Amino acid sequence: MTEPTGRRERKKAQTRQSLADAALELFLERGYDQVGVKDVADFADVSVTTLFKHFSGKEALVFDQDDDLEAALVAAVRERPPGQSIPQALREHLLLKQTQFAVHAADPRFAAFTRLVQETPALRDYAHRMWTRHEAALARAIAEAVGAPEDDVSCAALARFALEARGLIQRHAEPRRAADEAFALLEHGWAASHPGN
Amino acid sequence: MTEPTGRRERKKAQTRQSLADAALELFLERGYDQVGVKDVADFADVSVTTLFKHFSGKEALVFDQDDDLEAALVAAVRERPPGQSIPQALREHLLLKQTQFAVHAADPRFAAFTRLVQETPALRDYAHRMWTRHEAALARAIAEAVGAPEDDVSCAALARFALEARGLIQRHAEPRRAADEAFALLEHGWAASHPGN
DNA sequence: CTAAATAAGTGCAACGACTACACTTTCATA
DNA sequence: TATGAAAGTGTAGTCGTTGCACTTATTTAG
Repeated sequence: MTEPTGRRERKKAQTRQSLADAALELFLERGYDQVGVKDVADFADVSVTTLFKHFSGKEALVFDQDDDLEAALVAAVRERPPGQSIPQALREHLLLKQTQFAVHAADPRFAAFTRLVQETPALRDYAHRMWTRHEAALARAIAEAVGAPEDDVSCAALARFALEARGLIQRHAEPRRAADEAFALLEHGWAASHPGN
Repeated sequence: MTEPTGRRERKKAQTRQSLADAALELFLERGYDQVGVKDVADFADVSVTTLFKHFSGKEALVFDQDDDLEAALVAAVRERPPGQSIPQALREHLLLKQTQFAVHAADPRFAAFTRLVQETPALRDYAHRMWTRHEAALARAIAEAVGAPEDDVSCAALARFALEARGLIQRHAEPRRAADEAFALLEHGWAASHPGN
């Protein structure tokens, strides 16, 4: 049996989905700040209390699936092809994500969604915090990959810079060029202190 | 006459100062989240409405003077000694700020203040936002210094990375070493694409 | 010097996000 | 089938924040 999920979990997942759907629809229609948490709950036919049992806050309604981003990031470093440096691997990983992004960009609904996020300060900041939350894990993965101590500063710096590079890539028209220029700064210095990685 | 300041402006500045003092004292004593905005207003003998006429929000009560940080940052790039690269200039600027910091660290009151900021998520995030707000100005200054177009990606990247480096420097025991390692990543790549700057 | 304009400060009522609480309903399971 | 866990509800409340109509003090102009 693929999923031994009882009716209970199914209904739970369903209300969660209803809430996420309601939030997205209303936010896209009226704008994030013009929609109250009560509106979302009503639209999903659920109480406000229930809404907060499922989502930690109003912003979280929009970012339904954020898991295994961290795992993918760590894997990009750990399982990079031989001969590829860590900065290169991270650049490729970001670009891959970016193009997966661009595929969906045809969907006007998806485009409207990213516009919503970028133009709403609360959502922009929240997304950034969620993303940079992976810094410690990435830094650890990098340190492990080069055999450096866990709290090595240059590994932490590379992790932070690489994560911050994402924002630069996202907002410029030609992602490939932006990524190349941003990571060019990192690759040389990294190669100098960690030859062969 | 040095300051033709009328009684009005004087009293205004005074209540503002009372509020900042009250906030700092109460936050240090009880912790940020355990003190309401009403408590601060009462302690300063002022109405809550007045408090919000002086400060844009609860977090702003703690960061009273944030001006000319940006000017100093831009000046560090623009007026760097000849022969010094831009990343070097930024590293030195951050280290200078850091040691000015360390001077005050003897004062236990000041140490408690920075502990408060670092341990309170709301304040930590606010400080970070205030700091990174200068990214665009710094990027522009860098671009101007090397004669690149205003929206040059590598200039924007250097600006962002340099600002982000601050957090790495602040939290590690030996700031000098941390700064050197973090900026080592940037200097080589920068020198490769912008020789002589 | 007085009167009108301006700006600081006040108190109250309200809004929106969020939480605590006591409660009912629904499902899983021993 | 009974028992307990977990999902959901409604109410009332806290806290940060804003709008509004108002008083009071200071500046400026006539």
